[in-house]
Amino acid sequence: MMAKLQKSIDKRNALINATIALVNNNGFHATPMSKIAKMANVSPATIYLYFENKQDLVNKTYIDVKAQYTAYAFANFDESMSVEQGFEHIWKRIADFKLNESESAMFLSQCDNTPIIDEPSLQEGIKHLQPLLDLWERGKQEGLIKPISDYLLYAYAINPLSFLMIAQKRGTFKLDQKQIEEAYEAAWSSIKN
Amino acid sequence: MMAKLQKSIDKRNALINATIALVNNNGFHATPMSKIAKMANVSPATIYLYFENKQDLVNKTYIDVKAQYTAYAFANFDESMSVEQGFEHIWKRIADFKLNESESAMFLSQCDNTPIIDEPSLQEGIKHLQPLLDLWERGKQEGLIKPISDYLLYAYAINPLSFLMIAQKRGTFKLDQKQIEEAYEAAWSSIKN
DNA sequence: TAAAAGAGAATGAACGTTCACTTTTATTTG
DNA sequence: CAAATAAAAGTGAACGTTCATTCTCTTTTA
Repeated sequence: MMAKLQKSIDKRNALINATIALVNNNGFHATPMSKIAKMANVSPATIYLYFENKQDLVNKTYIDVKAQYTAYAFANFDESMSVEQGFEHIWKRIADFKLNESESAMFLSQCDNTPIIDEPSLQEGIKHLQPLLDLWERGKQEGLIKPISDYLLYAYAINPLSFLMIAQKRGTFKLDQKQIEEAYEAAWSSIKN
Repeated sequence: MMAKLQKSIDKRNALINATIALVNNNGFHATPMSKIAKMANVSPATIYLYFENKQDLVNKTYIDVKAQYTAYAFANFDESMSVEQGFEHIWKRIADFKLNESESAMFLSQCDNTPIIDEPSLQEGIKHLQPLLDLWERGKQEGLIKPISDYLLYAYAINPLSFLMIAQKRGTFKLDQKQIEEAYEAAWSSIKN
């Protein structure tokens, strides 16, 4: 029982990783199930033991990766931190994620800018962001953060990292430690009161 | 001769507009040539009189839309404006474009976040941004703008508008005049010295 | 030895592109 | 200026391929 379940989880992970890699390179609809199966070292038919169909596979992949992303972002974050400390901590964790787990990050940005993920799965993915919204709420109450919508805060503080990561991935721009510090400065400038 | 040419341009535009609408709703690979033809009121075979193949159609659409975007962004911009005036002018034109021409803007953001456009066409699309880069160079020399990379400036000043436009399009967020002013404030805060 | 997991081959639908033909436009000629 | 004809633009149907999914059979696990 233990061994069998373990084996299944490995195959599931292999399928999800293959999906991420192939969708990043070719896009969702240009990625055939047969290639996903080949990269994961299983038969095409086996995919259907783990997922209902191709749409379900990409939905579940999205939710998995989003959960991985937010877990990474909020690791070691502590409600007792000051607003400024907490923001810097989370921001830099997110920057780390986008650079170290760039395959996952690329996959998310593709999903968030195209119609490949269905609405319920997109909703599911949003839920995990609550700690950041709570922090901003506290920052607004303490007068440290501009009293504007969370969408605006996200757009200026967090989202630009996706743009930078894609430029980096395409080789048109190199993100080193100095650039990260400058980007953090820009992020904080844009939202602080 | 005159009438014939005119007719051709109309058909070409109809094809490009159909491509934008359908790719926005379904993604590139889930948009069959037959549907593009139907929406443009032509036969599928007619597409191949105007474009080499499907890839060429989407590349040309991208370049067309990008040119439209930058023409809109720099309309009425004048080199004699001050850095701050010039930036505000361009920024607000871009905001207008994203809101008024949201179909075009959505199409661009899908193209910039997926592998559907080939590299030469992406390069072609970048060229038109020079006036903004020149303005920033001047701003840096005058000490008004942070001395950081143009990619960082773009990421924090311009790119967030795409995120906001998508949220607005998905109905999760409403951009009114007040939000635009707040967004502009955030944009300027993030890049000014 | 029963059940679950997995495999490869088969199936049927959908798609990009081409083909053979028709209609429209432009040019030539009496 | 017509009538005749060449050229261009446009079309619907067909072709060959690809793909998601399923079917039947084999292997592994309990």
